[in-house]
Amino acid sequence: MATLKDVAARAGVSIGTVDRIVHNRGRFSPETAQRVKAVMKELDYRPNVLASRLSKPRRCRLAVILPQAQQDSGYWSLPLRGVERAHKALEGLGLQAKTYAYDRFDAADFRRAAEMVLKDKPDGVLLAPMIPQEAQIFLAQLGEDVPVVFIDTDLDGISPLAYIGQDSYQSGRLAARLMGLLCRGLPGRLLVLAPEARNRHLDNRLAGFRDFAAGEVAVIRSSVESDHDQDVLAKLLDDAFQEDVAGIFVTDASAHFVAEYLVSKSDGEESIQGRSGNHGLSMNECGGQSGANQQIPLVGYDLVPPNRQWMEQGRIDFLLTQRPEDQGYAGVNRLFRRIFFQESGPRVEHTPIDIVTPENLAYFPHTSYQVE
Amino acid sequence: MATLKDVAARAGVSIGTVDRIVHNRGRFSPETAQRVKAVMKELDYRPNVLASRLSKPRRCRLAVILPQAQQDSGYWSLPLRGVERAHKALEGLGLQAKTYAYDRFDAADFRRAAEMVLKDKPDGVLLAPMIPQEAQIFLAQLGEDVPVVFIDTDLDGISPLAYIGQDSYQSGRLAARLMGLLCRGLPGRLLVLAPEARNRHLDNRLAGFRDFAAGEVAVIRSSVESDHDQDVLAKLLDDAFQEDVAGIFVTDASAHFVAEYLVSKSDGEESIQGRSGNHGLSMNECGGQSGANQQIPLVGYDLVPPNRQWMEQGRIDFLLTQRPEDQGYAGVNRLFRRIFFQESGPRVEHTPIDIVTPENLAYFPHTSYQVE
DNA sequence: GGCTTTTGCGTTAACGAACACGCAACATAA
DNA sequence: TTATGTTGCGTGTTCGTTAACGCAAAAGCC
Repeated sequence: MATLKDVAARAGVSIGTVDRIVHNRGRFSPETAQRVKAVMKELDYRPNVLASRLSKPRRCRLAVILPQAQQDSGYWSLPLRGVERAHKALEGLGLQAKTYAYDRFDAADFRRAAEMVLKDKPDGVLLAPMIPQEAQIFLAQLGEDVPVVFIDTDLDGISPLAYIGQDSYQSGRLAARLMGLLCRGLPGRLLVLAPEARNRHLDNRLAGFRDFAAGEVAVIRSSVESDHDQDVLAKLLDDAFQEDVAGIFVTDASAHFVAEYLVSKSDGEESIQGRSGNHGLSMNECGGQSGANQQIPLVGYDLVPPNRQWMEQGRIDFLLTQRPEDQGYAGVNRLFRRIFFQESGPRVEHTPIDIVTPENLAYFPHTSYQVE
Repeated sequence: MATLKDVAARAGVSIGTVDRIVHNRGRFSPETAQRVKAVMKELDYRPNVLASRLSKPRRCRLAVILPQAQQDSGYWSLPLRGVERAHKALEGLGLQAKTYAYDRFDAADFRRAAEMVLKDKPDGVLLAPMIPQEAQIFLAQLGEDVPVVFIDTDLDGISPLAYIGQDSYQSGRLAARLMGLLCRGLPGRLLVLAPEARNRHLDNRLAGFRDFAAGEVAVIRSSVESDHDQDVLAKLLDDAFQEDVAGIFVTDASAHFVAEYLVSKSDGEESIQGRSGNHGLSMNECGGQSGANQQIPLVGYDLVPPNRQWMEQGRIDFLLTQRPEDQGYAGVNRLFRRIFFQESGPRVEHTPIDIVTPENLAYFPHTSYQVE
């Protein structure tokens, strides 16, 4: 590897001059510059990141902007854990990470957090852009030269360093695939529950599901954030059940609300239909007769505690998860390597789509899914 | 951050002494050592990797030991691509990677490759240990101080820096889960085709499948490496088909052999049973009647070209894949970061278990599954 | 006791880049 | 002619660590 010294020697100038030309600072004559640049190209000179860092020990200060940890049934504590893990591993190299939590249902609160970040002038930003419009404004203010990594949700029309998260479209397709197997032989159409608020992430799941599901798909838009909402949801579901329903797909973490509804509904109605462990999925039926009296298949997302409970009950058939902790970890790592090494890497890093069923649920630890 | 100088000053010795004590080299008295170590603990001294690297610009030379690229239907060219990608990204920091290919069915050839590696004295080794006994011997010769990363297959009783690959047990469970859905209502037992040669990776897939499958599971052990083998396999399958078969699971990439057998068998027999696209999986049946005359479900591994073809024909229902390119990339990355940063990281890094179906096959590029 | 060897530890020059400093050379002005 | 600026570029120090070197003092040997 050629060094500054090599370039300087070959160009017949001092290393100081080369340094000034490399960084375009101080004074130098155009002729010298041209000569030095030619030599740099000839020797394929690339600055040594190590020496550079050593000499000018700029800190690598990251801003981590996430919804409050307890929101979405505590979901956001998981990426946070990944962030902390990465921070611990890299703090020896001067990495600093400061977390800014915001209320993901309150644009003003996001703006407050964003202002704090802007004031702190971080070297990189890890952001879960749950409020797209506000995120856009923030990013415009932040400027081009601060690398940004999105986790969980991607944004259109913006080119951050990377998006790290699930391939939401594919996961929707997978959900449809599984649903198709679950509801084979069942009469009726497929029901999808999607939140009212637009979210690219969740819309993609829906799109993937739709594209892959051959049967009729009906979409209900409703978000549950209060008891009242839950009543509204129940009404909407009641309406939907005027027709036959073959299966239900929930695009966010609220599958447990539907599970609750279904259980109270069936309790009210025809009493004991093999629930809890003896549901239609059971492998025991392989080689036996097809299940006619099975419960309505339910497929959803994320291992939040209430979903876990209903899956233990056997009332949720499939949950797809996206390794939120890994997203936090990978995001910090990515930013660090960018700032440290100028590393670029792919625009999109997809985290695995884990398939959780009542049978393998126990293998997914309560806090998060993490190897070792 | 405390530096060598700080420690030296506080302990009343020179930095040279501290350096010797830190690295346990050269001469120093036990008393001084104790004093210095106490100070290091007090100041929480950690060596600065940057300065260390700068001062001692050791190269990071990696040995990459993989089966020949064309083996297993060209499978091994995929991890190799990942290795090359990582190499390109990190060569600016002094990373060098040399590849040693071996015939994975020839222990002597592995030994030849291993000897070359030993002679080259690499700083780290990336290894796909397809011949466990030989790998063990090689690793013993290599010594403890050279970090080793396994990809694809893990080895018992050895503690390498990391294993990067699929969670094979879980993937077997997932296969069983999918199989259970596919063969619901079909009479008979489940057939598993596993290679004769023991391989922890494939055995785990089998174990996972077995543990999760509730119905009866019959195992056929056979490897196809020649036309003769294919005849043997056909005989074994003929035998198995004396009883009813509900579905077939293949633990390695040879699902296409079974597909071939099944097609020629059904061509010989009852003629047209809705094959090719109209198989039992189709979503179209959702809401319709259960499929009685469906073909025998077939689940296997890896997107090697012949598997891809049979899946296009609709004769393979599910293929599970493991992102071989990512394994190569992550492996090199991991070794580099170990050597460079002393980074430890988890013993096991699992790559995603992708689920490929006839319907989403087109989304998996021919060469490999890679984002961007 | 004189001699060599060993032991313990300090000194110092790299390593590659950053940057403050300052010295010439030349131009301009008084 | 001398004072004052400006331009272009070289010097020297710094970052934290490594490793070669070297110098004493202690220890071993005849």
